[in-house]
Amino acid sequence: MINDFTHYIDRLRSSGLRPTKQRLALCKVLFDRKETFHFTIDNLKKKIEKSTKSKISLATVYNTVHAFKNKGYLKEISLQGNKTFFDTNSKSHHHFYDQDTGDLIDIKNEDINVSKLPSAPKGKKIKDIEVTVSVANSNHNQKK
Amino acid sequence: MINDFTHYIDRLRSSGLRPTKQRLALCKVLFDRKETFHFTIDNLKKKIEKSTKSKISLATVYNTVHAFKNKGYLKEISLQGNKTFFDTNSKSHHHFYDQDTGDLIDIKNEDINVSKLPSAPKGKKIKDIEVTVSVANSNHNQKK
DNA sequence: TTATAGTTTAGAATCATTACAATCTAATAT
DNA sequence: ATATTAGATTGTAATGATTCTAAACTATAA
Repeated sequence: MINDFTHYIDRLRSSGLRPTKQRLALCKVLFDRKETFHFTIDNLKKKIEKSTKSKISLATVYNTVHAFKNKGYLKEISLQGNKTFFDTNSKSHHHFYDQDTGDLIDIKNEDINVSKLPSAPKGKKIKDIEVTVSVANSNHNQKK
Repeated sequence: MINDFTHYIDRLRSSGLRPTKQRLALCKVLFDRKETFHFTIDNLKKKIEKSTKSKISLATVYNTVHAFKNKGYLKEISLQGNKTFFDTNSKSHHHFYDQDTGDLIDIKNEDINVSKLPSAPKGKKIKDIEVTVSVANSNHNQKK
């Protein structure tokens, strides 16, 4: 092994997750990068298999992504449509959503300001605020 | 027939949709109400069948809801998870999302103010801005 | 080194949605 | 009115994403 996984091993252990080779492969693909990364499950599965040159079970990808999400290392993104997206940027932030291509682009929290929020329903606390800015080509026709 | 459907018949015709009894049943359930209405497909199917005391094909509900959406009478809501929600309020507006119950509550457009928007990617125009405010019981634990 | 609790896995099961082909019906022309 | 036809409805099959399951495997602790 050339790569230094000790950092990920420690992080996994301290989250109560055993550092298996599958989880380390996920970590490498997901967190070993400068830019924030948006992905779907099968999208990620392909990347892992290319990176490790071996197969990984679809169920393991689901299990691991959900485990990482529950530990706060990934964020699930709210989007129309039937495909679930995740984001390696787990901090509260916002997105451009390109209606033509389906692409997502992060908007930093400080680049958007939400003012005049109504107060939460009684007994409830505000947990998160997410802004989705849908964009499209100027000539794009929204109605099918 | 007791009900006066002429209004819906005209609206459907002027949208290029034939006023069938199934579509009129949808109209009655969806638009004959004061409050804005959030629903899923199978949710709506049950309501229609209760209201008409007869069966409607699941495919028809899908077809009709999508037709209404494409004509701008319904809005599809962006939410986490695999179930698609629709809203009879097709104007641009926002939502509280109750993480405990899955309930949606409309927030009027004028009750939220988004300032300091970043400009859209080159060649793109902003089509819509949607804010989702997730709320939960104060004692609610977000991690599973 | 062994025991065990946690993990991975393939495949089955489930659930939402779309596709399809046959039947039916509203609108149109005769 | 009637026949024609383009559009709509329907049940069912197909697809796709996700979850479940039970057996095999493995990291960890004793």
